[in-house]
Amino acid sequence: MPPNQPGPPLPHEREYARHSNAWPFAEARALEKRIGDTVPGKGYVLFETGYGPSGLPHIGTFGEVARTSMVRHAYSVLSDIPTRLFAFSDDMDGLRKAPDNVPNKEMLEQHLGIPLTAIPDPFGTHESFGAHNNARLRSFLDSFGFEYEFQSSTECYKSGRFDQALLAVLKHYDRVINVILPSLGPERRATYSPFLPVCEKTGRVLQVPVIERDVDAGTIVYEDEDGAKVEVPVTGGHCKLQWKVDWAMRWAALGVDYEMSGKDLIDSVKLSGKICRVLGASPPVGFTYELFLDENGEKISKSRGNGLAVEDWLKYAPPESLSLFMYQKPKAAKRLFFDIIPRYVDDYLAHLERYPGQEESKRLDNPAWHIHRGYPPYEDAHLSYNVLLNLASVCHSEDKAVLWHYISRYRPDATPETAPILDALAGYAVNYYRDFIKPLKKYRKADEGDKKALEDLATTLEALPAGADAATIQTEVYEVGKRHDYADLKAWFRALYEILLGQEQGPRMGSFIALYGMGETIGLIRRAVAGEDLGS
RNA sequence: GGGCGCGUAGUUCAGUGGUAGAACAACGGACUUUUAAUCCGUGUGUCGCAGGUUCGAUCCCUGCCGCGCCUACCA
Repeated sequence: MPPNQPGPPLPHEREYARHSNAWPFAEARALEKRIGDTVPGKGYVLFETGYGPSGLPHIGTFGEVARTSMVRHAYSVLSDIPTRLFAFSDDMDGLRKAPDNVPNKEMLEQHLGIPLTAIPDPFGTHESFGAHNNARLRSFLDSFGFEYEFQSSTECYKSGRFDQALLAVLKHYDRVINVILPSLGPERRATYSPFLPVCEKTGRVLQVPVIERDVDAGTIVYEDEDGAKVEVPVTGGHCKLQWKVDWAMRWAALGVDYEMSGKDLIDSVKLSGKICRVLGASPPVGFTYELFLDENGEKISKSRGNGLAVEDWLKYAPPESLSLFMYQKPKAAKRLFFDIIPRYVDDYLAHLERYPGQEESKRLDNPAWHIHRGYPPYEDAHLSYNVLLNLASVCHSEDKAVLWHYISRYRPDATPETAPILDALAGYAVNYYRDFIKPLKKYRKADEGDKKALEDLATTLEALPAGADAATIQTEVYEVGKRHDYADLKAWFRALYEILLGQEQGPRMGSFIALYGMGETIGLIRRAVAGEDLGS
């Protein structure tokens, strides 16, 4: 989240942080135990998040960075040792299959197996496909104001930054593969190599057997796809490492101290941890978060498209509400679908509202503290999001200003200037109305009886003095209804809602007309009388 | 086979080692010459089951039952 205006300082933060039950503090304390009191040799404590750039950033990417940032901030309360966060992109991975949601799929399919950073950008805007997706990742993360440092796998390999660790893998080759082999089936076991040479002829990342290795020279000999024996250095980007070894080597080379990952990677974390130790380093403190489920409790899969996109959430709710979702119970498999959004918005508002009145020790357990990096804004939201959603659907308007007329009735003390959060929520509510309520509206055509009554209503309204109040209008609407042929007044009002607003229920007509505008209402009525389709 | 999570009010879910909470739904009432909204009020829930630790467990530990997910080829 973007930085807020600082609230009052919390003088005893560190003391309370030692005892807070909030999970980011529990994590930070585990990390503190690993680090101790002395600054690590590299000069900082390193957090890492991973990103596979064959796809675009998604809600899980957001979750991992948001949660890691929360732990990082919690740690910074406990310790004065500087921290850094690497957003690491596995952009040297060979392309496994062309994604469906990108152009030039045919072109991509000709580059299967080639590192993402060596494939032309199908969008034509960057120097490679990997670079394009890396840029998308960065602008995605930047849009939330995350503090991080981008790191490219390709760069690390090619620049020699990984060389020492790569040579260590070569040196401990047997011990490394002995960690991996027991986890493999017999067929794969026969051909497995932690080194995946990048073929000089085809550019592809090869999965081929390694025949010889020369620790002193730092090279391996492999059998190429055409049967030729080729010797290459393991350093300098000539070889990439197979996934689990890659992760371990990276931990060792960069000195990663903390990295979280999804439940699906539990076994990988274990194996990579062992390999990391073989390489002489200790694996980072880890945290396993649960995967998200869809509305029906089924797993979210990109191919089925049953997930919820970040953009969908942000269209209807502030980013802080999504942060709250990520904060709450990271170890529980939560259902992630559209209907939960309003509740998270209102929960977020409740936490925000509760914050200023809380004792300092309790404030560190308040999600708002973690979402806002220790400085939640002091602001009264005045109204819940659910009330605003109701208001938006009832007042029949895509105009935030009209919504504000209604809001002023409830909270005369609030204006868009003094209540920016409320103002933003009104905007989200309007989006919600436009996308979910409005399409469901079904306008009934006025029949002859309706038309007579409606025309009567229009003339009656015209006769009213300018600035007539809601009660006066309400009385007139009521009187018009009595003059016409409706079973009861309930039927008259329902007719108004169905014909004018496209819904079975609606606001009190007097208030509605006063706020919607006398002229506008008369116009609306005349259009209905003329038989126009108000739904268009 | 290995691993993880969940099981709290009709529903969706919070929650904490010390009388159990919210939202929605439901019900009752107020107000409004309609409805909705709004306002007030209403919950005796075996906190999955059984043990254990504790002065005290919904919360910690163990076992069990139910549901679900991940993983075993690739990253």
